Amino acid sequence: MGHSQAEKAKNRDRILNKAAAQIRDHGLQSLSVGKAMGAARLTHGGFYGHFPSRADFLVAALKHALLAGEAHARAAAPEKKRSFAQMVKSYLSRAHRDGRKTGCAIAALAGDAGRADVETRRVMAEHIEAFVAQIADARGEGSDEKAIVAVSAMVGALTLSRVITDPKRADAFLRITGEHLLTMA
Amino acid sequence: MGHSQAEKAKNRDRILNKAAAQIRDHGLQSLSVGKAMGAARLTHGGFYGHFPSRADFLVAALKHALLAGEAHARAAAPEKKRSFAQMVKSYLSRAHRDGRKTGCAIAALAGDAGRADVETRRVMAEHIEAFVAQIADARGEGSDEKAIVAVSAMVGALTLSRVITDPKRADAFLRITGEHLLTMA
DNA sequence: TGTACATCAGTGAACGCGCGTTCACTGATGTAC
DNA sequence: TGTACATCAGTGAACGCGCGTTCACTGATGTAC
Repeated sequence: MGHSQAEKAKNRDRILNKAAAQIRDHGLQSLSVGKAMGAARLTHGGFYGHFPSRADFLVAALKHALLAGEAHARAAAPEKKRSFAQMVKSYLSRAHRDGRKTGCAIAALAGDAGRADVETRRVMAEHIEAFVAQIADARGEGSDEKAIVAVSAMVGALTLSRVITDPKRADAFLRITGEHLLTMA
Repeated sequence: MGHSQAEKAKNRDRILNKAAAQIRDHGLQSLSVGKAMGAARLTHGGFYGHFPSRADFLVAALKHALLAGEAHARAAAPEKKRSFAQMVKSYLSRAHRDGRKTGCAIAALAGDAGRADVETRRVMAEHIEAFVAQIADARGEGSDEKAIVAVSAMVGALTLSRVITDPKRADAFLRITGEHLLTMA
């Protein structure tokens, strides 16, 4: 087993990838030091060579999840510039709803972040603004007001669709909200 | 100190009230047996006289929080029947955003519920449907499609507003989403 | 280029702590007569 | 109505467990000469 600096960087990345999936799937507070290290095929003792504390690790994992979620969205439609309609459709898709582990970290973790410390909130707030700006850009408007409405509705509909146990009804929340956003003036 | 049956019912109610505030303020999983009993001025040992396990307690606390959130909303405007505009305005108010402990449990806990077991999801799903029905009723429409969009947007905007650290920007999410819903065809 | 040594990534045992749950007990409550 | 006793709500000690964190150690890495 190698212990080079390059290996350490790879290990850190593997830890963060697993941690980002973990928090999107089971919540910010579900992240535990031992399990995260185990998921990256390491022992818990080495953790503090990578992160000063669990709290710092949480913030790093959240950043990683937010970036991964954005990258995943881009990969879903690799055109240079996606249209508003494309964005809405892929965001409010069944695949996105059922793929929490790899999906948008804002939808997965906004509730958790809202009750977290200021640093955590600030990290997510920056990505919310980036998401709004991206939507506003796709809509080609000077104002981002419609983008704010769209982002609120998308995050809300996806979050609620994940709660609703009746599959048809859960799908309906996605479809109806999507249709409304596409006819939005 | 009395130990009558009436006292037991009061104690159970006090435990659930404190627990409902706790989960809305700090998340479903933040609920601990010892602290919940302490908050109700009891010792932890008596817990199992009220609930068979922490998991059952969690579901009971969630039900309590959902009902309390609805009651709180009704109390905010005690007219017999509130208009759609009144509902949107009070839901997307600063007071509601900053009063997580007493506010809507759907907004506070939908993220948590989305990753919980089926029973928990079903409990919240019923209240989501009740909320949608209430909005549809206030709008006086045969279809609940607009109500679904409104509920998604309200839950999303409130959740995001609680994350955003810049107070003016956080207010803007509430105001802009509210204005859009009021002009919704 | 080769050797000697300091560095440091990862290991695994150990720690103190809070948690959910159990249980023997206490003493007031409520009921049978 | 009053007494005797069973019931049972709440107490507090105890349990096993998983957690975050620390630390002495190992052995490969990387550097000084």
